[in-house]
Amino acid sequence: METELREAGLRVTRQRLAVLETLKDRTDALSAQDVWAEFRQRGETIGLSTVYRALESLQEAGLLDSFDRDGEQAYRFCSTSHHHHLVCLSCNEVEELQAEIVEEWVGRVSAAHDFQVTAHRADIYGRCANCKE
Amino acid sequence: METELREAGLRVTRQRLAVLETLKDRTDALSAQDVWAEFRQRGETIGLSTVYRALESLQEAGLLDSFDRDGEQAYRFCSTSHHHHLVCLSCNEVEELQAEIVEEWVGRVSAAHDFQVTAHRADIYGRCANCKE
DNA sequence: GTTGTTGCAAAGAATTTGCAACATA
DNA sequence: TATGTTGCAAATTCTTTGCAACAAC
Repeated sequence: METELREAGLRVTRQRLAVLETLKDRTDALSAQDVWAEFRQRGETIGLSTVYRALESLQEAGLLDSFDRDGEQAYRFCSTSHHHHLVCLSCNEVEELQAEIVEEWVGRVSAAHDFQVTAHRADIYGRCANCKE
Repeated sequence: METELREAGLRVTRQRLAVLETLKDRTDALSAQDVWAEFRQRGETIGLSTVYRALESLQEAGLLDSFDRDGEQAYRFCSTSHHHHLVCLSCNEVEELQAEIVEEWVGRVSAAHDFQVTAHRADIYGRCANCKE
């Protein structure tokens, strides 16, 4: 955990570690406000803006994925390898997906359109096995 | 244009038509603020909140696609059939893509994970042929 | 010791809401 | 006429910023 921070050129601070620790064990995505609420609840005191800054830097470092959730940004701990997502809109669980097919598609499209690809996303939304009644 | 509104159960108002008209002829995505600025520039007077409400209702009606652009929502006129996007981050042009492969992938994933799919997105971002130097 | 980080309060920006006037059907 | 829609201003909500105190290296 600390190693990853150092490799990303980020200092190892109590606050960043706390944010990472909070997200590390869960599979659902949390917003900055969510994370901050968790801290308050536990009695940990961390500034809200610090949470915003931590999430941003951790995402840039590739340790977190981010999702748009109706006007706010939500974050989830993620693996370093490229992947796509299966997102449950009910419980916010996010499962990572590997998809060679999608990569091939992206390659084909970019070539056909003379397009310089900098990123792509392929996410599936709905209700997970637990949430669909 | 008016027919589509009626079919969606929306009243045909000067404001909604103006919003549609503005987006209809362009291939880039505009935010509510952008659309409103266009109106001001042309001397058309429409309330900003009306623009927000119009864009939302038109999107729900399936006439517009929406994209997240760094904290704000951007909209683009779109075809009724399902499609994906090739988005230029430089000029905001959005090209629609058909991709049977992606549909197959979604079907396979949902089956394998016992997941009830309600939506999916597959978008490619980068610089279009015109914008890459 | 340097320099990146934090925390707070204030500022910013996008978006939503209440409600009376109004337009559409 | 009945009901959806508009416009305005105020209120919300998420997020960012300035800056002095502080912690990491």
